Amino acid sequence: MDKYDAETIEAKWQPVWEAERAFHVDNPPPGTPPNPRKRYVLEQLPYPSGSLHMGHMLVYTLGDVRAHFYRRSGHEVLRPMGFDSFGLPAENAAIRSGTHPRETTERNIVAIRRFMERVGWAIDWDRELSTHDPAYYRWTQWLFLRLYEAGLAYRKASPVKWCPNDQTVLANEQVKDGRCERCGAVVESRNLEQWFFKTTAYADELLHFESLRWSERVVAMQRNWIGRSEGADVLFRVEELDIDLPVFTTRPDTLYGATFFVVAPEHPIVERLAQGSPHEEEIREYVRRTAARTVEERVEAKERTGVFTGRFATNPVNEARLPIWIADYVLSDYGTGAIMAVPAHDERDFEFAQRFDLPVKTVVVPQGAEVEPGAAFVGHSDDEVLVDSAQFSGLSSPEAKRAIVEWLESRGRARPATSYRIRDWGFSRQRYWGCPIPIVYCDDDGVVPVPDEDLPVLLPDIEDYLPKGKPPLASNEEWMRVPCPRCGREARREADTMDTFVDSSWYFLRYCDPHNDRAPFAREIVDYWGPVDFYQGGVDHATVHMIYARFFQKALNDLGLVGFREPFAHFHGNGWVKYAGAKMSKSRGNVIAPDEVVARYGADPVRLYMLFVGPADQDIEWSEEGIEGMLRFVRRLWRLVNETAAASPRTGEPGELTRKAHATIAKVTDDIGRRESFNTAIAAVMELVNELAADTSAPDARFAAETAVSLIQPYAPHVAEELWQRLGRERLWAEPWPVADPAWLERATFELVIQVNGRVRDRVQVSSDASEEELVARAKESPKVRAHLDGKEIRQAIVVPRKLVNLVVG
RNA sequence: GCCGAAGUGGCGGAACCGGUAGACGCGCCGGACUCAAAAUCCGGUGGCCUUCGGGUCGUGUGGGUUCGAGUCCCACCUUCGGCACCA
Repeated sequence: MDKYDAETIEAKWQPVWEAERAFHVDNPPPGTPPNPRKRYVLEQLPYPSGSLHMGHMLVYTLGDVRAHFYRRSGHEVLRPMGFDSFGLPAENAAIRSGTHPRETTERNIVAIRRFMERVGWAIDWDRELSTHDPAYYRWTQWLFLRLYEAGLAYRKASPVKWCPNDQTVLANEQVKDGRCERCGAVVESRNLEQWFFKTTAYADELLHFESLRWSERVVAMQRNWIGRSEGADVLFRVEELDIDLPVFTTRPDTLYGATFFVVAPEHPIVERLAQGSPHEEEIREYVRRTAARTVEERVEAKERTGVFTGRFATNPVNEARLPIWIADYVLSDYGTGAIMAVPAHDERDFEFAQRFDLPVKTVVVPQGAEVEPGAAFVGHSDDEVLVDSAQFSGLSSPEAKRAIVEWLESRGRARPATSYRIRDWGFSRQRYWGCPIPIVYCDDDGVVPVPDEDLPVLLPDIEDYLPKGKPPLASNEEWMRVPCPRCGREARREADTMDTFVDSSWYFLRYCDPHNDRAPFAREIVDYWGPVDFYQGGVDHATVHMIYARFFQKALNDLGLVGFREPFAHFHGNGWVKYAGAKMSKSRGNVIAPDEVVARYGADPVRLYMLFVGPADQDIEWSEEGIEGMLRFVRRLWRLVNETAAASPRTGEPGELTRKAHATIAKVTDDIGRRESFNTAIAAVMELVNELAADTSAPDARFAAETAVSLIQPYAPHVAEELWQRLGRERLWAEPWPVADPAWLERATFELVIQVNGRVRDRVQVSSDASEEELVARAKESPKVRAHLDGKEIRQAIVVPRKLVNLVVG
C-alpha cells in the first residue's frame, strides 16, 4: 500500500474540481422566486498588504466546512472571495518597500490567490473582485453619490483626529487609547473640511439585534460602541447675553444639586462668552492652550483644568445663578457640548469642584440615610430618594427623573432626549491609495457631484504618492483641473480619497452580481442571495467594519436599491491563533507562516488541526505536537481505509460498525449544521475510525470507512476525495451528504445506571423496552446495590427512562 | 467604573434539556516489532486509600435549590475581551 502523500493528492484533485466547476454557482434567471435552500457563506475578505497569516487559515477553513456541508446537503451555496485592496495597510507596505502600491497590491493578490487554491478552499473564483479595480470602485463612487443626494453624505469642518506619522485623518474607530491604531503615534487634533456619512441617522436602529443570530459578545461590543443614553435636554438661561444654553443630562433628578455650569473649549458659544468678559484674556489663553494639547494629554492629565468666564447661567428648576466655566473635561462633540455640573453626584464634577473650590450640594441619598451636606456621593441606585429638591423631595430617583422633566417641559425648559456615543463616520483620507471622491469644487457652482456617466473618477498613477500633510492628489495639477460639470468653467477635484471601510461596506452585495457594468448590482439578484447567511471573521472587526456595513445596508434599503435591512443574518466571530501563549506577531517573532506548514504537513492536516484544537469562537493555540497528531490521524485514516477497501466486501451483513456509522452521521450533521461545533464533529469521526480499526475486514467495515471518509470531507477534502475513489466510488464533492437511518439509532438494550442516593453503584445491560417497574426491579436485584442498601428502607425510586434508576434510602 | 465572555486532569478541550464528569486529541508510562533507534501498532493514564472486590474526594471559592448540580439560584474571587472625562 502506498503512503499518504499530501502533495500528490492535492495536485491530483484541485485541477479536477476546477475543470468540473465544482464550487461554481450560477445566478438565477430573471423571475426566479426566493430559494429557501440558498446559503450565502461569506468570510471577511483579506487585505492584500502582505501574505496570509494563520488567522486566515482558520477563518477560511471555517467557511469552507460550511460551504461543503451545505452544498452536499442540497443547498445552493454562494461562496465568493475577493480582496480589500485599497487603503492604508497596502499603502504603508508599499512605502516601506519603495514600490508603487498598485504594484505590491496586485503582486500580493496573485500570491494570495495561488495560496488559497493551494489550500483547496471551495471558492467560486468567477466572482473574484478587488476593491481597487476601477470596475469595482466605479460603483463605490456611484453609491457615494446616491448617499450624497439623499443627504446621508455631507461635508463639514470639524476637529478631526490626525495621525502625524501617517499624515492623515483617522476615524474614531482607528484611534485606540489616543494613539493611531496602525502605527501607534499619538493622535493630534486638527480642524479640517471633511466628508461624513450620517451613521447617526440610524443610531437607534443599529441597536436592534433581535433578528440577528450573533454571539452575545459581538452584540455587546456594538452596543457599547453605539452607546445609547436616555435623559433630557435642559435649557439654562444666560440673562446677560440673552441666550439659552442646552445641556444633555442622564440625571435630571440631580438638577437641584447643580452648583456650576461647564462649556467645552471648542463650543461655538465660547467666543460670545469671552467677549466683554473681565476674564476675556484668560479665556482666550485657556482655549488656545487646550487646543494645543492632544486628546491623550488631556485625558492623561491628573489635574482638572478650566477657567471662569465671569458669566452666569440660571438653573431652570430653582433660578439659582450658576457660574459658567470652560473646561476641557467636557467634550465638544457629545451631547450639547455643555453640562450642568453636579459635584455631589458626578465624580468628574466633584474633582473639578475640589480643584476650584466650588460648592457641593447633595440632593439624592440612599433611602433612610442621613444627609451629609457637601459630601460627595457618586454611587447611584434606583432606591435612592431626593432631598433638598423643593416639591420633588422624597421622590425616588427614577420617579424624580420623570417628574422633573415633565414639569420643566410644561414650562418649555426641557424635553426628553436620547444621546449616542457613536459619531458620524468621517471618511475623508488625505492619502493616495484609496477610492477618489467623485466631487468637483467650482467657484460659481460650489460643490458639484461628478455625473454618473463620467464615472469612474480614475485614480491617476502618480509617482509621488507619499503623504505629506496635504493629499498627494492635490499636487497633481493635471488631474486636479477639471471643467465644472455644471458651468463648464475650470474647477478643481476633491483630492481626498475614501476610507477603505467604504469599499468593504458593500462588497458582499457586489459578489452577487460581480460583472454588472450598468449598476453596482441588480437588486433582484442581491435579494435572491442576500442577506449573508453565515458571516465569519475576527471579532476585531465587530465594531468598525460591521457597523459601517449595517449602515450602508439600511441606507441602500431606504434608497430602494436592496430589499433587506441587515447584511449579516448570522455572524460567527473567531478568536486569535496564538503561539507560545501569545498572539502571533512579527514583533514577538512567534509567527507561523501558513504556506510553510501547508507545505510541510499538507493542506488537510492543517485544516483539520485549526478546527479540532478547540471551539472556533475562542482563541486557539498553534502547537507542533498538535499538528503532528493530526497528521497521524490522516495517515491512520489512509491506512485503515485502504485496508478496508482490500479486505471488506462490497456489501455485507450490517452490525455494530453500521450502528456506529449511523450514530456518527447524526452527530456530525448536528454538530456542523445546528451546533456549529466543528471540533466535536472531528472527534466523532475519530471515534468511528477507532472502531473501524478494530476490524477492517468486518462485513460492514466498508460502510464504516465510506461514512468516515464522507463525513470528514468538508474538513479534509483532498484526502477524502482520494480515499473515496479508492473505495470504488466517484466524486465525493458531488456526493449527497449522508443521512442517518433512525432505525439504526435505536438500540435493543442499553446500559442502565443504578444510583443509591445519587451515587453510581452499578451499571447493567437492560432491554430498551423494559417498563419502569422492571427497571426498578433490576436495580434492587443488583448485588452491588444491595450492599449499599444495607437493609435500609427504600423511600423513593426515581426512574429516568433509558438512562438510570436512583434509589433513595434513608 | 460600565458591559460581555470564561474558569473542568500534566496540556487543548468534551459533557447539547438537571441524570454515568473527563469524549477526542496531545503528553506521559508499559508492551510488541527492531541488532538498536525512529516510525508504526497494542494497552494504560484525575488525586488519595485499597485486602485489588472496591472505597473516597474531585469541575475557581462559599452558600442554596433538588432524589440527583460542571450545568439552575445567590454572594464572591480570578482571567480575558469591549467601552470609557460620553455628563
